[in-house]
Amino acid sequence: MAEDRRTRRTRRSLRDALVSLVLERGFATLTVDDITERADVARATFYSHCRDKDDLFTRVTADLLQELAAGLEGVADETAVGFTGKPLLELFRHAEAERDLYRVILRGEGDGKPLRMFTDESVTRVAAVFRERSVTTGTEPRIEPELLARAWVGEQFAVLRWWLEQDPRPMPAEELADNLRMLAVHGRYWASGSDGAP
Amino acid sequence: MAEDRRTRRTRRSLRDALVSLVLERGFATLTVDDITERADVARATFYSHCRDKDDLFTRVTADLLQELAAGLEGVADETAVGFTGKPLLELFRHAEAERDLYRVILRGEGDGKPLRMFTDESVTRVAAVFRERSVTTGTEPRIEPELLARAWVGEQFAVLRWWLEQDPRPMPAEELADNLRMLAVHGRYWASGSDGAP
DNA sequence: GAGTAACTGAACTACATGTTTGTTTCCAGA
DNA sequence: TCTGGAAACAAACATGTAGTTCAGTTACTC
Repeated sequence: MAEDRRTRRTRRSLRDALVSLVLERGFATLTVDDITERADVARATFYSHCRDKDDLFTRVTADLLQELAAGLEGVADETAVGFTGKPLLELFRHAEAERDLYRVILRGEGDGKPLRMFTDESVTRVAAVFRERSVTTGTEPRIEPELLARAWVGEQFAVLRWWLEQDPRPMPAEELADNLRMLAVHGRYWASGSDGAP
Repeated sequence: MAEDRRTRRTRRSLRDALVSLVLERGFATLTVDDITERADVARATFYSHCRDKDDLFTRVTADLLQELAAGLEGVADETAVGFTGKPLLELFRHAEAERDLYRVILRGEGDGKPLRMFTDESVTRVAAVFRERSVTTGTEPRIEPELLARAWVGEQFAVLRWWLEQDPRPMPAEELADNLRMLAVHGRYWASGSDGAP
């Protein structure tokens, strides 16, 4: 017993309507009528699928993040310094494939809960990597892992947002991931072109 | 003719009510009545000061950012790699002094416009520093300045948000700024405790 | 092809918004 | 200290959106 075709159609319509409308006019000013009209769905139908606007957004987002998590399964991080290698590239590729929805999420639309969940999960994962690393190498981290994780994830997301918002894509996903990797290894002085320390 | 004492009082009340309520319950669910009740101000008075909730938030934020800009005047950045030295410390000190309002802004409350303005201004400033630097040293940046600026500002803001949300303050502003400076110079491998490259 | 589940349209309540008005209170400048 | 004017007030009003309900129609699954 597969899911009813009608419900699939309706959910897709609502999803697409929400995403396109948010990109056009922002989440806050949208009315449920706006969404149902764009989706060509009756008002009552909307409420049979979700409690309200936020709920719709949450569901749509949850689906996407689950998809990402699935894509991340089995992609080992060979760099061992917090999500720098293949997983990062996988994230960028996924984001490119689902560009509009990622833009909506990364803008912190809605009440910002989806974005917070996204970042917080990432921070948790990355912080764990940092801690584990300091155990296996037997060296003390020179900066608190929690702080380090926040910095790194903040950097990733800011760059990802920027990359997705540009219109001709400034560079392919591979190059973007590579830039971030280099930055992580060598620091910003190196990246900005100087030869020595400040 | 200084500003009427009554308007000062009213504006302060509205400001404080907004900030405390947003911290308690988030911006989206707040009603104008909630704000005016907490501020102990008549509904009509609210509308004689601002068009709506968002407008109030915008004004409050604009005041704060202007204050910050004033504080940044005359504080030269001796590191020349994008807002890493004294200006960063100045930002952290100001944020600590106005903790609650900063938390509200950095959470991206409202329509997120204040936060966007804040970050975009910072990015512009920092990108300019990177470009200028590559001119004076005569070396080519190894990573696009725009990307570098996004990464750096994203890192700053993520860390600042984290720092302000912790309850016993994890470290003084000086130490935080110092950590970020070191991270910028040496990169994340160094910071996480390893001795060599990956 | 039949039974069931999803969609529809319309009506209705509840509530927040933003505006208006006439009145009262309080400030600033003389 | 007085006074004109500005600000705050309470209350009522029109408007529009949020959710809910239900009887009737459509279309999917088995």
